[in-house]
Amino acid sequence: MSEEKLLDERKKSILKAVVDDYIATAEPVGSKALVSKYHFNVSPATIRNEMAELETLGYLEQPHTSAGRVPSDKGYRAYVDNLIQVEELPDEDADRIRDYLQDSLTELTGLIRKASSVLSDSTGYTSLALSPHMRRSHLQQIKMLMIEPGRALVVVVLSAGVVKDRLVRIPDILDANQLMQIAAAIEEGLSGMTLDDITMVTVASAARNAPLPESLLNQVLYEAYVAIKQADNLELYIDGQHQLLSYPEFHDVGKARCFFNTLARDGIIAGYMNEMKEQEPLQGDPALANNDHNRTAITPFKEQNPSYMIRIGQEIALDGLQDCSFVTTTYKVGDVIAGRIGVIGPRRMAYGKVISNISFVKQTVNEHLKRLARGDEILEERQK
Amino acid sequence: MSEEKLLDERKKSILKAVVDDYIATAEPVGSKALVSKYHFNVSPATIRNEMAELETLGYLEQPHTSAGRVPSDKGYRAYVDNLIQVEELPDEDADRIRDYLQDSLTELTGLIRKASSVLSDSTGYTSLALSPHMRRSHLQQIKMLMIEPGRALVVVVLSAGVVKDRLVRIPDILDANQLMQIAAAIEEGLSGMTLDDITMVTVASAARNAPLPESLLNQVLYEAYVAIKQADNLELYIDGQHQLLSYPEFHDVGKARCFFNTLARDGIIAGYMNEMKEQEPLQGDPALANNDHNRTAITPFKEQNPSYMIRIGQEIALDGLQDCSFVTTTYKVGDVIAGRIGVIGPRRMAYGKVISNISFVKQTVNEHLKRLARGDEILEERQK
DNA sequence: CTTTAGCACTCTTCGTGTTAGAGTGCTAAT
DNA sequence: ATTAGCACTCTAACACGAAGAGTGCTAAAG
Repeated sequence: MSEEKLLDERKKSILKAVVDDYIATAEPVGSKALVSKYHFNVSPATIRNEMAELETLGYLEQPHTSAGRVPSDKGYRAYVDNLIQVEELPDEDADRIRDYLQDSLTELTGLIRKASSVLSDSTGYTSLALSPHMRRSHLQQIKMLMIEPGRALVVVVLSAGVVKDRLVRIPDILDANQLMQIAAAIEEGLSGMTLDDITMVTVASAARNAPLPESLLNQVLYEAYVAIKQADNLELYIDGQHQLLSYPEFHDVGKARCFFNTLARDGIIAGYMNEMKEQEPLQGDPALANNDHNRTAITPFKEQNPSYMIRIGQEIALDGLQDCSFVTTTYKVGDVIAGRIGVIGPRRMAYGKVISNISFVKQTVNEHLKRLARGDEILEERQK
Repeated sequence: MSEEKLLDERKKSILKAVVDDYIATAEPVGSKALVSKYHFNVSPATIRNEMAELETLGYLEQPHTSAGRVPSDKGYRAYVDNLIQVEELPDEDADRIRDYLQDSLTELTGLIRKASSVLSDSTGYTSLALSPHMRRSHLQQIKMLMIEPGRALVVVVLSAGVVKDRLVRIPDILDANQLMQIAAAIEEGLSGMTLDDITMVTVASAARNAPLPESLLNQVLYEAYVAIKQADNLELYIDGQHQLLSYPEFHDVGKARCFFNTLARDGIIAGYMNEMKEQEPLQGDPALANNDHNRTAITPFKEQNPSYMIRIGQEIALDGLQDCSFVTTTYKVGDVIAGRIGVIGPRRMAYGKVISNISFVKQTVNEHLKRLARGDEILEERQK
C-alpha cells in the first residue's frame, strides 16, 4: 500500500489522461483509446503495463477484469492536488456571472443566494452556500420599531454592514417611545461587543436603568437577546439539485434518492460545511511531488490555492454522499473569513471548470462584501 | 366518448376499488384481485365485464392487453369528485402539525415555509406554498431606518399585520432625521391605500413638501416605492422534492429529471398557482351524479369543499408535470384569500390523506393569520 | 336478461444461453 | 525498455422459451 515511490512523468501524464477522459466520458478508459486520443508515442501494451502499475499503486481501479480503468479516490486526489491545470474563466462566463450578481449589492443574503444559484447554473452541478457566521462581528446598532401594540421589529446592525431583523411579540402596553428607549439603552451598553460575548446577562445589565417594571422589561430584553443571537444563524442555500440527474452516476434512482435525502437534511450539511473551517486541509501525496526534472513543471494547484477545500468520495464524512465530490472555498465579509460556498457533484467532476467558476464567484462576492464593509469604515471614522 | 349514461352503484364501487387499489399498490389491478380483496359478491367474470364497460366509458385504461386496469385521468377525476371519502386527520397527526406550526406565530413567511415543510413531511409528497399576494392590502406604516451613511432599511407595514422590509441605498449626505421625515410624509400621504393603487406618482406627490432638493429626494422616493411594491412579490416555497423518488412512477430517471427541471423554474410554477385563483373549478362528470337511490349516498367531496382545487394529469398545463396530480387550496390573511398551498405527487396519489392533511394545515394557518389580523383591528380602533 | 364457468389467447417477465466486442495480462521477440 | 501477438475474461445485447397473470369470448346456468 505505502512504499510510495515517485511517479515518473509518464505515469503522471497517463494518470492525468485517464482522469480527464473519464471525466469527459464516464466510461472506463482503455489503453487503446488513451494512445489514440492523447497521442502518446508508445504502444497500447506499454500503456497497459503502466496502468497496471498505477493500479497496484492505488491510483486506478478496474470495475472488472477486462474493462478499462477508472480513477480511485486516491487517483482523483492526486489529480486535483498535482496534475490539474486550472484555466481562467472565459470572459463571457465571467461577464455573465458578474452581471447576474450586480444588482444585489445591498443585501447580504440575497447576494449569497444568487451566488449559489449562478454557481450551479454555470457549473452544471449542485451548489451549496453557507451564510456567513457572525459571532466575531460587533454589534453596531439595535433598534426596535413598533409595528402595532404587542408586536415590534427588532433590527440588528452588525459591523461590516450586515443587517438582520426579526419580528417579535412584546407586552401590549408598551408604547413606541418606551421601546425606543430600551433599544437605545441596549445599544449604548452593548455596541462594539462581539455577538459571542453578548449574553442574556450583558443584555439585562445594559438596560438596567430603563424606566420600566422588571416583568415587562424582561420579555423585551429576552426578545432583543434572541434577535441578536439569531443574527448568527447559519443558513444553507442549495441550488440546482436537479442538475445531477443528468449524470449517468445518478441514473440509478437508489443513488439519486440517497443523495437527495441527505441534501434534504440541511442542518447536517450546514454543520459539516461549517466545521470544515477548522480542519487541516488533507495533505497531498508525496509520490506526486515535483521531482525536479528540467521538465516544465506546472506549479500544482494545491499549493497555489490553499483556501480551496476539496473532498473526494470517501473523504466526505456524510452518509449518502460517498460517491460525490465536494469543492468549496470561503468568502469574506469585510476582512474576516465568514462563509463557505461550493459545489457538489459526481466524483467524476470537471474539477478544472468548477474551480475556475467557484474562484470567480468567490472573488466577485468578496468584492461586493468589501464594498459593504467600506461604508462601514466610513461610519466608524465619523463616530470618532 | 360522450353519450354519458349514469353509472350504476356497482360500477361506481368497482371504479372506487380500482382506484383505491392502484393508489395502494401501483400495480394494474385485475378482476380476481378485486373480488378477493374487496369482497364483491360476484365472480371475476362479472367484474371483468363491468371493467370492460368502464374502459369504453373512459374511466379505466389498460397498459396492454392482458394486464389489469389502471385509472385514467377521467377515472381519477370521478374518484376525487364523487367517490372519495375524506376521513378526518388522526389526532396524533393533527397534534404534530399544530405543534410544529406553533412557534412561528409572529412572522408570516416563516409560517408559510413551515406549513409547506410540514405538509410535505406528513403527506410524503412534494409540497408547494405560495406567499400571499398583497395587492389588495392597505399600507399602514412606512418607516426608514438609517443603517449607515448611504444605506437605509425601509420597513413596510401592511394591513393584517404583515411586515416586509428591504435594504436600500440612499444618498450619502442624508441624515437619519431627514430620512424619518420623508418616511413620515409618505406614510401620511399613502396610508390606507392599497398596494395596487400606489404608484410612483402617488408616492412622489405624498412627499412633495419634504424639505429636500428634488434630485436627492427622488432617489429615496424611488427606493421607497420599490420597497412598497416588492411587499407584493410572490415567493414560492417548495419542500420535499426528494420524497417523490420513492414512488415507482419516478424510478425512470427521465421522468424524475423532467419533474425536477420543471419545479426548478419556480417562477413558472408560482405564476401557474397564482392564476388558479381566477379559474373556474373544472366541472364534474354528470354521469357520476348521485342517482337518487335510497342507498346511503355519501355527499360528494367536491360539493362540500369548493375551495379545493385538484388538477389531474393532463389537466395540468405545465410541461413536465403531466404525470402528476396537484392538490391545492387557499389560505387567508385576515379575511381575504391571499395565498395558495398544496401538494404535488404522482397521479396515483393518496388523495384522501392529502386532502385531510392540507385541510388541517390550511385551517391552522388561517387561525394563526387571523390572530395577526386581530391585533391589527385593535390598532385601527385606537387610531379612531 | 344477468351471471358465471371454461378456455383460448395475449402480453409481460424472467431466466438461460449464445455471441460479439472490448480490454486485459502474459510471453516472447525486438 | 518496448511491443506484437495471443489467449483469456467479462460484459452487454439479443434471442428464445416457459411461466404467469389477466383478458375476452362463448355457451351454459340462474
